[in-house]
Amino acid sequence: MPKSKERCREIREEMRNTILQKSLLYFAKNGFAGTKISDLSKNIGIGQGTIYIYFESKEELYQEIFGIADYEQELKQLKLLIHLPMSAGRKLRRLSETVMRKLQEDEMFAAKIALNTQMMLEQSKEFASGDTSYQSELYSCTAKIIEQGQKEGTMVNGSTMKLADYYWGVVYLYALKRLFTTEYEIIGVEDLERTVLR
Amino acid sequence: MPKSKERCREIREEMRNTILQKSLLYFAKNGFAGTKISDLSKNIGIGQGTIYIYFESKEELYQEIFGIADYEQELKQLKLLIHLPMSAGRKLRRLSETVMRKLQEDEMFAAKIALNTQMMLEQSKEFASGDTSYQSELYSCTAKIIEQGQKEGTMVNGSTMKLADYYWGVVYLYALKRLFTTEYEIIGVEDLERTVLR
Amino acid sequence: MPKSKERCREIREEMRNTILQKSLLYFAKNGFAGTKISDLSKNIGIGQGTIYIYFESKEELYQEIFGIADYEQELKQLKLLIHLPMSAGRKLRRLSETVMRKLQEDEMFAAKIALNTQMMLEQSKEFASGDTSYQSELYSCTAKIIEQGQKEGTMVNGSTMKLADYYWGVVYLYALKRLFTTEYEIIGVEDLERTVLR
Amino acid sequence: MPKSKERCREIREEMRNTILQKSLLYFAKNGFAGTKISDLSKNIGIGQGTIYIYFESKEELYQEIFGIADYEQELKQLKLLIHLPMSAGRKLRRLSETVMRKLQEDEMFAAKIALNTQMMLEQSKEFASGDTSYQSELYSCTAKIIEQGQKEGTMVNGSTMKLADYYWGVVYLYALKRLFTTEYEIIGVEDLERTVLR
DNA sequence: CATGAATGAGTATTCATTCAT
DNA sequence: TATGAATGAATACTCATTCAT
Repeated sequence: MPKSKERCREIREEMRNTILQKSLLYFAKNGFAGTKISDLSKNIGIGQGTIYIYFESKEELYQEIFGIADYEQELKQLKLLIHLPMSAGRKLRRLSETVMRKLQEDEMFAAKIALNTQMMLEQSKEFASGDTSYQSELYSCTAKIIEQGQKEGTMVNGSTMKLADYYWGVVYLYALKRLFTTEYEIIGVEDLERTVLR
Repeated sequence: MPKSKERCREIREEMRNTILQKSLLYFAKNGFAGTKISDLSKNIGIGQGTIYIYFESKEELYQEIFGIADYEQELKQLKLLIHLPMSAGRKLRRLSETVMRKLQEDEMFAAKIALNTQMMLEQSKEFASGDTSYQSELYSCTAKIIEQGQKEGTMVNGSTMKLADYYWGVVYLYALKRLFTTEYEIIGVEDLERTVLR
Repeated sequence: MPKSKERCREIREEMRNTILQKSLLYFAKNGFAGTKISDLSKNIGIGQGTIYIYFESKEELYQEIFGIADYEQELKQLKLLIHLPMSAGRKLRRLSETVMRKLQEDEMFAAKIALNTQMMLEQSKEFASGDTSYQSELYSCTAKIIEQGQKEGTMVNGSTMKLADYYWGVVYLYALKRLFTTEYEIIGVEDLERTVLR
Repeated sequence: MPKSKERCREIREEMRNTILQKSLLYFAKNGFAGTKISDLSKNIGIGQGTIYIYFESKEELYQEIFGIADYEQELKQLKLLIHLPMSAGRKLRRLSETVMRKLQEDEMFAAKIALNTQMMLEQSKEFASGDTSYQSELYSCTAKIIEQGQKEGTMVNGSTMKLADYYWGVVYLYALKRLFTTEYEIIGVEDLERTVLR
């Protein structure tokens, strides 16, 4: 029965993904220590034991979350954007529009941003430097746009990485607001862009 | 012996304050759930039981921290600043310089900012609105400067509260970096000011 | 699966009862302060955590015990006995025989008596009076028999409640002996009856 | 300075006695496990540390209490009583009157009775038999009176020790009532005597 | 000596993980 | 597989004991 076997794997994959998705959101909102497996499983709508069928431990689940909390899509688009024959200002506008739209439409995106940035903050304490995560690639791509903008005279001078970090820091800020507050005034694309624009 | 009795109360007050100060930092760095009383007391350099002489529970200690994590000093200066005969731009510069300097010099200030903002985020989830904390006064004072700046044409249009929130959001961002990372490129005063400047 | 769900509830109810029964005995022998959850759970033969699945706290468990430590059966029989066309002396004999037999046969009965009487003693300190517990009903029923006995001239004069209290006080005394001593000479039915008989 | 040295020892002895007396009452009311040194010292009106100047530990203090909770006086009188040329009935009356009067007048006497009886109950669990305490002497003296009463035909037959134990058990019962309840109807001398009288 | 704040071993309670159903 | 009751190691909290004042 190759059909049923595949279907089985499919169902397993589906459950595993549901757990990951919901956990991403839950961990982003409550933090690692603040998340109880009992609460999490209730939130997902499954039994506590079920989590342990798919993941070794709470720790492993948390780590695995970063596997799905990547920015592949975003990165692909950003990499494409970089090489388009376009002013840095227009590139930044495109990026900012996409990011702000996603932030509002997709809670999961906000959670990804929140979790990754938090992780980056905490890690940078332990390991003085050297994260090879998606996050940093996002940053370096953004830095490239800023570099172009500096040459074009539309963006402020200074370390491009520092500015990229600032830009995404603000995105993190509003990711948090998205996750934690029900009613809030989100800043506009122009506000975000001022982090780097002259 | 009125001397010794007073001295006793003095020592008690001192210990209570030491615990509060050190806990402020510890909670800011590790979060409520991530803080173990055993670790905290070791960090403070006292026995576990000592904490329970001064505070009913971990929860109460956490709440009491917000009592000392006020912005009285900052608020007083800010209120003075508002009424000085000076352009909004110069007022903002003064504020930003003070804030960025404190952020670098005083880890406790960073912790205060981090803890209060976190608390504000979490609370705003439960109660749709209505915090009358120092935090919000800080915001409204800043909003007044922005309002002046808008009239003078030096600051961007839009909800002044939203912009003040943005400004202090960025401060929160670098408070986090100060707390969590050892080596980091902090933004300059000009970078911070761009959140609201035209 | 209505069968399994019901069975589940059944098992839960069973465990809850096991804990209550065994705790009744343990608390009666060791007192509240003298009972450690670790020892109690070991004595029951379950993990410490299990107790907290069924009860909020040690305190609540203790309170709940009084829910099962009632005298429903005893009361029913006693109430029946009161209205039988029979001399007070014979009623007392029947009651005393039942009580003394249970005391020897059923350790749980001894524990119930011990715990309830202890509780009554301690409570009467706080609240000047007014317990509407089973205990007091047991007393008032006994008082009725004594009243009849006084009219028939076979029982001593005096406050019937005081005499009933004396009678059950002696029962409490031998409940304690039953619980605490391995070898002891228990008094006979006639000895018990002399508390109220002429 | 022999005078001041003696005075010093006197004061020490006085404090030691105060602690013992008050502790006797406190332990009788709250039990060993239910007594906190902090509460006890507050009750006595001294600092916690002071207790440890006079006693090695809580355990030792508890043991020492039994040193003052003797029945020397009572025993002396009882031994005198035994050999008086008097009917067992009158001897019992004298004993009962003394005991009931003390019970009402002297809370400390009630506490002694309560503590000693409790101790006896608990001990008899561990050591199958063989207490050489004052308590047992009190019992055996009472048993002698009962023996005389049996010969005189005024007291019920049966093991004299069992009857003596019954008699003092009832005394224990009302010692408890004395300690724990504010308002209670105490039994009379005749009620107490019926434990052994025909 | 007397005190009561400080300590840490001991006890209550929670929660990640296991396992029988 | 999925479940949630059971477990015990980890964590919060208490209290007998110590010790600087």
